Amino acid sequence: MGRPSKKEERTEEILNAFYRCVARYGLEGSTLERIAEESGLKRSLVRHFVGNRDELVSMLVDRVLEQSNQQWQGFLSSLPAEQPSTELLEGLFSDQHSDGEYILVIESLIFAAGRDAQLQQRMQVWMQGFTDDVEQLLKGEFASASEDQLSAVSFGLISLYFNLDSLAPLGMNDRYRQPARQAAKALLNSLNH
Amino acid sequence: MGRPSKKEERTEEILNAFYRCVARYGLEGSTLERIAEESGLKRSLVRHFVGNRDELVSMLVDRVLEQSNQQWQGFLSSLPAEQPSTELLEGLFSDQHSDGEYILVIESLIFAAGRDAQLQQRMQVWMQGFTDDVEQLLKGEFASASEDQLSAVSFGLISLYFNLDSLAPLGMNDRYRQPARQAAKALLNSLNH
DNA sequence: CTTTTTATTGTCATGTTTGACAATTTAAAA
DNA sequence: TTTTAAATTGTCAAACATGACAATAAAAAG
Repeated sequence: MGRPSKKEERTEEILNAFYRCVARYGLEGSTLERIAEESGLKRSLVRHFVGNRDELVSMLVDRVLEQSNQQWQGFLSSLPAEQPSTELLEGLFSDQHSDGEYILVIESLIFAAGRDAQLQQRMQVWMQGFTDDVEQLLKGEFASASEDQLSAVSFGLISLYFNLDSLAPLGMNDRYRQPARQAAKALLNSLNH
Repeated sequence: MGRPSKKEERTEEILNAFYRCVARYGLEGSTLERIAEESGLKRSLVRHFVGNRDELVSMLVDRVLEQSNQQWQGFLSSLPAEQPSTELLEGLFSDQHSDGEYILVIESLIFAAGRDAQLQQRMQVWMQGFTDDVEQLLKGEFASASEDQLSAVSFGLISLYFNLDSLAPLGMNDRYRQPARQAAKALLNSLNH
């Protein structure tokens, strides 16, 4: 009975549009008008399906963190037991599998965390989990390395990954991808000494 | 004759307030109202002294890039001829001399560069100059290193520096500063092999 | 004290963003 | 065809952001 609901697909479209807007305009710059235009819907429909701005932001954060964890865990479990670091580099620094908007969105959330204690808490957990996972991964492959070395290299890899994508708006990724990858290799190599 | 002009000092105060706002709210989030409040002036005064929003943004960009170049050149020329990289690390990763807002502002400008071709051009030049300088510095100290190694390590150092400050809103800088520094050392050390 | 120059305050019009809700249309079931 | 539930469109008011300008107050010089 009644007209079939499009709530799920519409919500999906809207959140995807929001995601793209955040990558381009940041969280503050992503007005409901822009999100509506980006999704090809009227603003009233955005409100109808996902509620007001606060709820929309909340849904985006949930979604980004959830998808992030899901893909990251999937990626982790796809890594070989022997020398997973080689594949890790491939995953982090190949422009094939990389979603250029992903880190821009994450960085926007981290930036916004400076004004939102609850978001800060969540992003802390997210970041800590990320670095811990990398550290654990490296620990298995480089058993002789110290804890300090492992955290240093983990943070280094993550910094290279984050920074490369953060600089994307400059349009010089072609120039920086190779240095980033090579620096990452050098860091990994330092664990053998 | 006539009342003495406060244009210079007021402009200074306003631009400093704008700077702080951008570090906290980003470029889009820095409304004239907020800047006025942050500087302790009325919005009409902001307009009186620095003009409309576009001019204000333009002045901020000029100022940030100019100050950046000035301080960076000053820092560079303060480095010793022998093993300058040691002091370079100290400058990049000690929380003493570091202005925590600086990289947040720079990153905000880089982000905004994605929607402004002219700004993109300027930030490209700025970034290129920065990496070139680091590369030149390392080239002098590690004469045997290849060009590829030098760009990789330069980009690595810069990534660690940028990322550490970008994560500041998470409030975990105490945790990440040491790993960042140590990763930087490992990168430098890789130039000896 | 008057003039001159500028700071300072206040206000008004315009456009944008958001929240809320009424009115209409559409698609499916009975 | 009627009923029903939901999509879709449209509109209104409140809040906020911006630009422009008038009116007033303050500080220095003559």
